[in-house]
Amino acid sequence: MLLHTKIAELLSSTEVDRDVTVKGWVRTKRGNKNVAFIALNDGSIIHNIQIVAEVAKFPEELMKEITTGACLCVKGALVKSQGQGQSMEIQAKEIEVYGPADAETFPLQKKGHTMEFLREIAHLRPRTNTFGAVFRLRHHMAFAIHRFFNDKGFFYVHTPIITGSDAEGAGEMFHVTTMDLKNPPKNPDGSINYKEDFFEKETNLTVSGQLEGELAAMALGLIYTFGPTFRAENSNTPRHLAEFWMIEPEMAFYDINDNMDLAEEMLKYLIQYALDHAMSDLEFLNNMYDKELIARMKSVIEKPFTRLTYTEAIDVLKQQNAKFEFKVEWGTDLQKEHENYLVEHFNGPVILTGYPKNIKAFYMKQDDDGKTVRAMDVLFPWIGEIIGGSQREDNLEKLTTRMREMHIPEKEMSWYLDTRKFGSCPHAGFGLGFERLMLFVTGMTNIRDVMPFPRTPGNAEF
RNA sequence: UCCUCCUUAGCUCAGUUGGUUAGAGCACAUGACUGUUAAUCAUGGGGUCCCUGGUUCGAGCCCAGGAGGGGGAGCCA
Repeated sequence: MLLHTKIAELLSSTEVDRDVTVKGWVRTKRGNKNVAFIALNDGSIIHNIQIVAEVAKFPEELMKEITTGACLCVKGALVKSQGQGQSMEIQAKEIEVYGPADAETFPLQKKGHTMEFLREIAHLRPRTNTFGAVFRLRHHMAFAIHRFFNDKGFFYVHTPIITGSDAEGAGEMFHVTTMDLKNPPKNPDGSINYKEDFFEKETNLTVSGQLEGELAAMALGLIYTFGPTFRAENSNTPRHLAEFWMIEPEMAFYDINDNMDLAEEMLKYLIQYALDHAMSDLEFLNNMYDKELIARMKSVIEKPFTRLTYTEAIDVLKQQNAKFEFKVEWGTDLQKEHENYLVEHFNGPVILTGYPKNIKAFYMKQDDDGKTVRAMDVLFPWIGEIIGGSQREDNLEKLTTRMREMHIPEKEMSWYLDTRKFGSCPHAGFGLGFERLMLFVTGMTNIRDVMPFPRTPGNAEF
């Protein structure tokens, strides 16, 4: 075992004048012919520790190998710094270069790079301050999600990634097959014979775990899923990925109001968790990218989210119709400009409910007026729609009628309908786009920069 | 998928009305400097001007097509 101390621990240590071993990657080196200053980072924290090396004590060849990007093991004394920029530093006694990084070809520099360039070197960008901060935050948010639900008595359910259902209705799907695409087995009528395929039927990558999540909720009570989802939409925006992670809680005996309460509580919990556990990363992102980041996060936690119905929102928006490119009218879906207006108008998150049934999914519970459904969308500052959810239709007859109206094949969904057939109950749930949450807590503006290896149309590198 | 902008050194960008040998800052290399903080100073090397075709005596610059990327919109989370 190669024992060493994490830089995060050293920087918060009060115990100086002791020998330590650190391992990490060189961010910068500067100095003169007598002394070299090496900023070393090991990923445990955004800050570097300064290594001070008296040039005469080390072979010239070794010093030459210490360049930006190289990986070092340093043994030395942790001491109070003589310089101004840091409280502590390490006086190097031994330096071993684990892996040099050729200075002429290593693409990362001391100075800033554009996000676009770093996307092209996604395999190296975790070594930057920015992506170190983003990916540490990503871990904290994932962990906080599990902690939040676990503490509330939710069970984590694993829904399938390969699905035999093509009626989830959330978007275009990626096909999963082992057939020879150049020469697939055919039926007599010329169509593809999926009986010959691996699963002996047509299969896809999931677009949502919701329907399977409902099955679990109607046995375990409170459940959540947290896993990858896939959409083969040709979406080219800073808010969409072809592969993204989604959190989908599903709760038996919750109505739409309970659903909203949970969504609001969860979002506030997660944001508070980031403030409590990742402040040094947030401070960096706040200073470098978005001066409002921390203030915006705090403002969202402080006050209740504004809740209003779709119909009420239309009334608010109609008064502003003159300034909208798309005029609002009851029955049409809200455009981005309308969502943005509402978030600005109410100066914080907005939860909209009671949408017209014709613009929402088949499984949403119909209101008694016959026109609206108990859907909810949570609109957030900075990013727009972060959550979509609903109370589910629990009446078998209403559900099947709606499915017929929307041309959803009943036969294939019989397993789903069985929940309404046998021991149906009021229940509700929602989907939180993990990367959208990440945009909010990092201040990043492009979703490709909060996913380690983003998949978008025309791009599946690494 | 639609609209729009961009593509010149490793990176970020200038590049005049179409005119001789395409520039800067940073990075990198070498040197100077007794503790630096995106160190500083000096010197140096470094180019498929995105690709293909066209117009022209002459194209980084004009035209057509294509590729890649950004922003906006739609689809949504």
